[in-house]
Amino acid sequence: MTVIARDTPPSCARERILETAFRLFYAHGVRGVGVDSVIAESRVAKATLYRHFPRKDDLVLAYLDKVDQAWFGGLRAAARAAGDDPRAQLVGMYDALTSACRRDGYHGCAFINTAAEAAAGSDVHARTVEHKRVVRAWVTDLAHRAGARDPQLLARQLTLLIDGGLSAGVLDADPAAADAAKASARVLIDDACPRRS
Amino acid sequence: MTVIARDTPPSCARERILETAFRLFYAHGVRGVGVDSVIAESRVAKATLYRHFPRKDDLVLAYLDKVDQAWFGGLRAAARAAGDDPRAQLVGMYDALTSACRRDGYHGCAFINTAAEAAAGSDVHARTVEHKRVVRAWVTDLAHRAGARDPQLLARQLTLLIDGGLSAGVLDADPAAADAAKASARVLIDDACPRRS
DNA sequence: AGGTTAGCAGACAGGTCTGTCTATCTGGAA
DNA sequence: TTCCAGATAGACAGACCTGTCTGCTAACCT
Repeated sequence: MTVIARDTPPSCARERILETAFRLFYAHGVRGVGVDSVIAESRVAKATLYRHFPRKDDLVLAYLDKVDQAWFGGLRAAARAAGDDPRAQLVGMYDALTSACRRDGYHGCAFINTAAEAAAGSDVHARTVEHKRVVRAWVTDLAHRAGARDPQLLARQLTLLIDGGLSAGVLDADPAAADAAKASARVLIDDACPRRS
Repeated sequence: MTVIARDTPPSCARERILETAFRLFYAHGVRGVGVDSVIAESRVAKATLYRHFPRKDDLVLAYLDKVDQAWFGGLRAAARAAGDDPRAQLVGMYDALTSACRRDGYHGCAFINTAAEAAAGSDVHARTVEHKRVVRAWVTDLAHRAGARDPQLLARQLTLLIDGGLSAGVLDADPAAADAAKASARVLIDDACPRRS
């Protein structure tokens, strides 16, 4: 699924382009950033950019892949850090939200923001749907292992809280939103998982 | 706060422009719709549009005001329809989310979508923050009347669920998200309001 | 040595966008 | 009638955006 094949060494220029695109796209939106800006800031020739990413859309998709790795990775790391108990992990994953809020330049969910700008049937849209599906499947599995009566429903509820916390971040990086999400998660998980005496 | 003064009758051209802008902006994003498209579809002269809305940004703000009226109005109507009990009203307001999901061309929260495209310190951003603040204040009041131990927290949690449900709508208008939000709300409200008797 | 690949620099075409401006028409008020 | 506000149609400037193309340089492999 990676964009670069395993045997080709990661091009230095390509990395520079992607890193710059990540920063600019997230800060100003994919439509608000021209290819020229990416070229200028990554100190790269136009032809080089278009060799690696034949259309701007390809660059946007690569950006989303990078976001997926970072965000989903952070989510799993936060869950893992909460210990071995699946219930604790479900609560712990909200720490990823809290630390995202605290990060400088935090501006909400890159996927949602990008999807809001993209056309309905576009590749960007599909990639975002896929990302959300994968995350929810992972949460569903956790919910199942946590002994939830209805893991699908609980996962839907918990991811809803994550998305809500992320959207709030588009407006202001208020950690109160992340705290409220975590508190909600605790209540929902307690309600959804039968107590073990 | 209204853009038109009370004594001037609503111009027919102005209404047509605003209605068209509402439709196009919501469907394709404010950046994805040029002033020319609005002009063509509302059958209006360019000079007329620029007389009513000197900058495109003014049109966007008027659009947001229209969205605010429609959405917040729907939220209050749904709450009112649930009866007189504040607790029932808090749950009932999620019916507005469900019916929004069902509406054709549903595409998530217009405010969040627009804010995702706007610059951080812009008027659009400020208007969105204000909108969310007003909605949360209204929910806080309801939570207070419902006897919540911590109305601020409960309101934050409930609006988080609304925002989450709305963001999910950017991707697919799945009513399961709205149902999950409503179910979560019930649990959270039960947990936050001390039982009477 | 020759060929391939990757990169840099920047011109250029063709399109779109915002916002201004001119010229004309219409209907109502003074 | 005269005047003026509001509307129409559309040209236009200036900026920006995507994507292509030409020339040139350097590394590396056979």
